[in-house]
Amino acid sequence: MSRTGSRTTGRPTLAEVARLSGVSPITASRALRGVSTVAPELAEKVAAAAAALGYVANPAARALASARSHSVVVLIPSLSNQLFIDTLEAIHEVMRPRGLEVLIGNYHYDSEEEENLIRNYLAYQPCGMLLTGFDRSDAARQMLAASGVPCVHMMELGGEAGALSVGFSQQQAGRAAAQHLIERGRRRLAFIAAQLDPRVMQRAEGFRQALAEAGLQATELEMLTPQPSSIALGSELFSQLLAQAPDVDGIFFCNDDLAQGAVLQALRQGVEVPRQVAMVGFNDLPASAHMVPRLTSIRTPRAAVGRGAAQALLALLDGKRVATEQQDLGFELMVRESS
Amino acid sequence: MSRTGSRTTGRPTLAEVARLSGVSPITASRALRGVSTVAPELAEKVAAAAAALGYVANPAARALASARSHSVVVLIPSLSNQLFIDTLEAIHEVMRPRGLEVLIGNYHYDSEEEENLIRNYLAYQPCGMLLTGFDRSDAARQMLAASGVPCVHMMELGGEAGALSVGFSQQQAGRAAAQHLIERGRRRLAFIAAQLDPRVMQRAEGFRQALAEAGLQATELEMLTPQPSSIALGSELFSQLLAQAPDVDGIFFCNDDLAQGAVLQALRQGVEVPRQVAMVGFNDLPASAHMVPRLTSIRTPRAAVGRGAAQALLALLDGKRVATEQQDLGFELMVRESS
DNA sequence: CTGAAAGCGCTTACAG
DNA sequence: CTGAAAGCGCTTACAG
Repeated sequence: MSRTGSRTTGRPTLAEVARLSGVSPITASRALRGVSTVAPELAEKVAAAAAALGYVANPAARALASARSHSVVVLIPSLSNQLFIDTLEAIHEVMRPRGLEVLIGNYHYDSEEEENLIRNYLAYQPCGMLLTGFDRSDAARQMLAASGVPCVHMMELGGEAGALSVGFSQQQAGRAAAQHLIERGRRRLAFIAAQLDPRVMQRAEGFRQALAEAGLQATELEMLTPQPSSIALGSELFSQLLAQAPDVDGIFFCNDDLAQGAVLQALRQGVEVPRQVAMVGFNDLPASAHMVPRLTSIRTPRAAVGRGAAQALLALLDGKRVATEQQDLGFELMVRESS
Repeated sequence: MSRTGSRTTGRPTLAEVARLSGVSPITASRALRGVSTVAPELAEKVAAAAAALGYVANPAARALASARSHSVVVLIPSLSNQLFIDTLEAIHEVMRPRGLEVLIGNYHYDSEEEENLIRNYLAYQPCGMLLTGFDRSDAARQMLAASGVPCVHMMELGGEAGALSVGFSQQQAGRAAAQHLIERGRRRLAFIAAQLDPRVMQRAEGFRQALAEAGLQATELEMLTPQPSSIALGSELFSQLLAQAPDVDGIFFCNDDLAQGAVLQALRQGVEVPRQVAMVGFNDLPASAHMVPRLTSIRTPRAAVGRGAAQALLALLDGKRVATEQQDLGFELMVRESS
């Protein structure tokens, strides 16, 4: 029963498939991969033999021989934000049917960890990489460039010339949130944010612009903390804000979990939402529409971003030129009861 | 710039490391892996050369030569339940520092999909597999057995003789929820469940047992649906239950998202929780402690399960005999305001 | 403790 | 459209 020391896997090999179908291994390989033109009758025989043997190609051998794996690496900053789970699922849905393996790297919003992940994953000779945003260390950037592995950036738009991105304008989204609150007649507007990753800061920028354009004090009521975003933190920050600025009448949260915590805390403290203070969240996570009151939020196209980025990468692998460098998928303000 | 057709990766190889450090490739390989006894001075030279070149071993070549990869496959039924995210994170935390890659397979609670994932992942020659529960197709079971890949089962206890598992008694947990409601003086008890995977049904069994032992009607107020669990569904099922059985005074939910939906719906309908109806959830997801009222829930050791399963697998790979076949990590009833 | 030889299971590049 | 040869970058098994 011990498998130590064995050199073979015991699994059927391409050579066996070839033997059983009466062709050479190369022809079997071509038939199985569907490349070149193999005579239809031979291709059928090979397929039948492979099926009969239960043959599944050895990815390691394949990667070694071709200097290219069938793996796609996806780098995300967090798994605890439902946002990225939805993106990941969409990526899988596109990649799996194409026989591509998805390697997930979570760098926990840590630039050094991202760099290490890139270094290690590059050794896997991935056929492509899906990255979150554009903000990474110079070393990471250089490794990626030197590797020649095709990359698509997710969530943000922009980046260096030639960089492919699928996402939406984070800044416009922050702007839209502020404009909505202003249209609702709110004047003492606060921004509550955690994590403070580059995308959060872009939203902050949009929020500030809208306030400035409306002639409002732009940064007085900002509560920014690098702590991870959570419901608990949202409750806490809301209480603090209210104690410091009892006249606040509108709040934009950089993520829905913060807004959910705040709306629940308001309920607990007897603060009427939206009468006394209106609230707008971000991402429109599943729970938000069920809060009391139901949360207004900006719905982000996270599944579409995953799908779009995966498809753009596939197009790249197929040698197609990607028409649009920056694919803007937009966002949608979901107005509900909290504003 | 075109990478098509290239056979080499352009990355430094073991041969280059060996040349630079003045030893043979085999010695370099051994030094880098830390196996056998390599003279300390040679090992140092090799390490220095590898660092200087930025050498990272080619996993494909390694897997091909040893008939064993450094990948561990984790199969989970869902990514949309925060439960499994926590487990996954804990697994990563144990495996990554050991240089093991974690391949995640989500089978969406679909037995056939799980079987396909197993078939494909076995081709990667994983050094181990982490599986969720024991319920899978005969074909899947046979493939796993034939492969000889060491497996550890997560979340449930039990399974065939010799099967390793790390989890807790789902049945006891269901029992504990019922007993708590009974102790609180509740007599018209309902069970609301979705998904209906094997673990949910084990909780149902424990719940029924406790009711029967207390001389209560055990299954009259059950609402079971195979739909995926969600907050929206919880709201809906709660409304339905209340319409059908206005005298219900206690509810156990098979997952916290259902309970969260119910508690929010109760708030909306003006149903007093727990005065009119007490509620107990399951898993103690992050939002539960912040609901209004704060939800009583059964906290499950999901991170500890991931950690324990990963460590058990590592012990197995190191050739250690795992002492306990079934590692029971227990659960904890978190009593809050809703019961 | 160290190494020369062989081989893992594929695909590339070159012929025909 | 098909194939014989070589090789990808490692590790195993066997010597010494």
